Amino acid sequence: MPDSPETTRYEPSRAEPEVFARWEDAGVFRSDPADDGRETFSIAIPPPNVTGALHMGHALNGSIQDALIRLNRMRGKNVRWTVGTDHAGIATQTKVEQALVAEGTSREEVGREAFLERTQAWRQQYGGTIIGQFRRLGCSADYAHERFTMDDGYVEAVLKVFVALYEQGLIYRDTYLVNWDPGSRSAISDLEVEDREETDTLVEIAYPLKEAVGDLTEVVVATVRPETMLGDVAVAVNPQDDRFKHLIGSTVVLPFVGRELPIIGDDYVKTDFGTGCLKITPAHDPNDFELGNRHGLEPLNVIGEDGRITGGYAPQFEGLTAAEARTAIVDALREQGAIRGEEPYVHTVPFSQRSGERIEPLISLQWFMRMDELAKPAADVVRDGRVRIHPESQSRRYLAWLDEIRPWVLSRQLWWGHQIPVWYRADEVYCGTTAPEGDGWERDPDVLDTWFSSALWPFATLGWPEETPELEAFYPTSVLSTARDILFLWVARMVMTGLRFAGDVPFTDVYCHSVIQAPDGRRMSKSLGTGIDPLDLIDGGPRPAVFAKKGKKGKLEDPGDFPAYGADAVRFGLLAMSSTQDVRFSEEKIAQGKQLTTKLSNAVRFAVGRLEEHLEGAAAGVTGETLPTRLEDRWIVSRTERIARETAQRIDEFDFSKAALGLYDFVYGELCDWYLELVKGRDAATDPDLARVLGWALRRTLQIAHPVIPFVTEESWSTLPGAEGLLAVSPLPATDDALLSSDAEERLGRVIDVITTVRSWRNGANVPPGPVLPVRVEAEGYDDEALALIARLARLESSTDAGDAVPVAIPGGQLAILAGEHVDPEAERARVEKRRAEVEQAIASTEGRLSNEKFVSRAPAEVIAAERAKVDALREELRTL
RNA sequence: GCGCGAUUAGCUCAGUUGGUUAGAGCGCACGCUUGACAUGCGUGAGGUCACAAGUUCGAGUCUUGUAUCGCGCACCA
Repeated sequence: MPDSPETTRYEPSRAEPEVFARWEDAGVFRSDPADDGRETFSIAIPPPNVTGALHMGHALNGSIQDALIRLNRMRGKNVRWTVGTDHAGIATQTKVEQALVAEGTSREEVGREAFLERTQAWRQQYGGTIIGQFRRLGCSADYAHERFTMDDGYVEAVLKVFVALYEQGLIYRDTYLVNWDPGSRSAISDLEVEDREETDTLVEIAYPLKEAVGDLTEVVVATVRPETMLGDVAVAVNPQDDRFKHLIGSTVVLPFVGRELPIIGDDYVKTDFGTGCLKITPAHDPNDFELGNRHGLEPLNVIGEDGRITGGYAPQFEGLTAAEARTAIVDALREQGAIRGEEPYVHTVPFSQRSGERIEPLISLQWFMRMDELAKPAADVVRDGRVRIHPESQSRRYLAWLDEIRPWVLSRQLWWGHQIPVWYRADEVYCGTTAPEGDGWERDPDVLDTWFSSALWPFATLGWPEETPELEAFYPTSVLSTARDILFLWVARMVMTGLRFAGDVPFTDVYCHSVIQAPDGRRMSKSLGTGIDPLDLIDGGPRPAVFAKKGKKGKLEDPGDFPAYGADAVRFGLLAMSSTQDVRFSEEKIAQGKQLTTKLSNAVRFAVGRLEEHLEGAAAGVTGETLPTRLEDRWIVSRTERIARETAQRIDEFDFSKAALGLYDFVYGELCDWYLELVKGRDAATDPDLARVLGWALRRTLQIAHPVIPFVTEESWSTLPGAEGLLAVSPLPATDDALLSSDAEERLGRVIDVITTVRSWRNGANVPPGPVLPVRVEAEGYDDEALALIARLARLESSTDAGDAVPVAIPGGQLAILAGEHVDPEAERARVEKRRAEVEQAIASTEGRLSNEKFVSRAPAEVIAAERAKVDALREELRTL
């Protein structure tokens, strides 16, 4: 809706892009590594997936980091916020492959080189989306230094680290059982596997003994994966198991294949599970692999990289997928009469987070990284506090993971990524940052796990391995803010590489933010229909059904669209939602943010109206030496100073919810509801303190609110007399205890109490809020100044009239209000009765406590005194009723 | 299975080292065309603080147990 003379409301959709342009034109986001003695504050953004679009987690994390960055920029620190994107090997490759398939071709057909060119082009076209979205959110990052995990300098860093770790013996090539993802046709790391519960069938299969042992002609094994039996190399029993231990050393014959399998003894076999006899398939089961190694058994591959039966041991099953083979094998066994039992069995099964397909453990030749040597220093820096993890509970998870660290499978059978810098020629192996001299060398076709390059992010983005001024100035970074789920995948590995290659921890504080769930408690996800695009909140957009507002009487409302809340509101809402644990998305919090922005801009408009003819006064400000004298002025100065300190401290402590909600409470509950109302009776022309204090209080409020709601504060700042330059770079004044006044806070607190009491009385006694009523003040502790404030906002006027009055209890006495014909006797009597019952009950409970001998003898004196004071006050009030 | 965390108003959440009559926002009810704001203002109703036992003069807060939910980690075919 366009502005019109009637609607001067603040419109985020109009103001926010303008304000952002103002910041960029002024270059306030740009970092400068100049060593000018200033303290530095730096953050490296967790690089989002280059294929991705902004989701709620990015928006929350962007809001968090920007709040930290803006606060510290206004403190005068030399600030650097590095942004960029991650090449996201599998995700990106998949997208481009899909496009090729849609065109009727494939990556194999176009070849590696063309495929990579195609992928680069794709990234150029779509890779910028998410960074643009961060800008829309108001993130004040140093966009001029945007990085990508495959840009030239970054590649150099990755190669250098790989070669160094190879030379140090930490990176090696080995044949090992890995998590094979048939979907992406690549090995993946343990951390990319997720377990899901599946109902399979536990099948009991008879393997005939080659020679009967006594009466026994067969052993029965139990398995959920009969299709792997073609690769069986042994049957194991527990050597303590009296049923079977005498079979150790005997031989069984594998159905279909005819292979002779030894019966071996191993403690690993549970006697109370299944049949007590375990078939051993080292090539396709992690436990069997280890057991096979212990017994010197040779693994036999029967499932290939395509997830199909291979090996040629049983031609009738060759080429079937694992799932098909399972059915076929069980059917064939059933025909042979070899099935001894079948029962449903619920267990957890590994799936690829990448492709969603079931993991096939396969033996293959891969590059690995030994982690034990790197883990210890990474654990030490957390134990000794050089890296602090917030909330603290997460550091226990971090340490527990490092304690049980396993080698990391580095190689991925992909094309998009950092190709492994190793070349082979016959038996020769060469590892180096450039190709070896001579003919006949062939480079390893695999690429590195994307997280290998991500692990270098905090220093590679600052120019490492060059010794750049940026690296000197901004490393170690200050804070890393991220979701918990990549604490291991990423954070721990950054600590390891940072310590080893950049000579220091990569950051001093790690903040693990909440995961925002859908309102029904499920995870936010596009496929579930529980995700929302933050841009749809900012600029308006479709509201998915689970986000529908609850109608009256539980009726489902048409979800409709989100209104355009604006970036400030979304930032506020996300910060207000966040917590030390996961939270549900709450549109109300976003709406609260919208209200705050509207309220604040209205408050500024009010102030501008009062100040525009008193510019000099408005600009003068308030210091400890130039304190105002009036009660409400001293109060707002003290309250503003306090909230400014609290808010900054809460942001520093990563308590974003309290920071945001505290600002809301202050702006609504103190600045607007009280201060602005209290000063409305004053005239700036004759009252120089008014312009001075009003201008100061609003400027300070805009400053301290700016890290949370940067747009509306900047826009308002530009209209406010006495505010110079851009708010984003306006220096925060040092804290000054002289601005605080507990006395003014207490005295004005009483004024507020009395006004509220009178309003409440009016409402309960059916006295209209409008008319100004005469009152006899029969109470101690109120000076003329306080009484004048009370009179105006409670709509009372002092009187000496001795007529009939309604007594209203206030601290220190009562107000005798001459309500005349306004009072509704019935309502008044009901009010008094109700209140009398409450007060009597409170007196009874308090006196009960005070007459308890043990309470009086054991409770601290101040608690007893408070109870006595309470009972006195209640008795006083009862007297007026 | 082991570990961590949660359970407070209809909804989403605060609640400091145990100490008044447990708070906020939204929603709800009533009132208000008060000069920044009706996307506003004022007032109010609404809670056995999951359950049970214990410690204490006193427990939403501390201890133990139970239930429900969530999240990690480990998993036996």
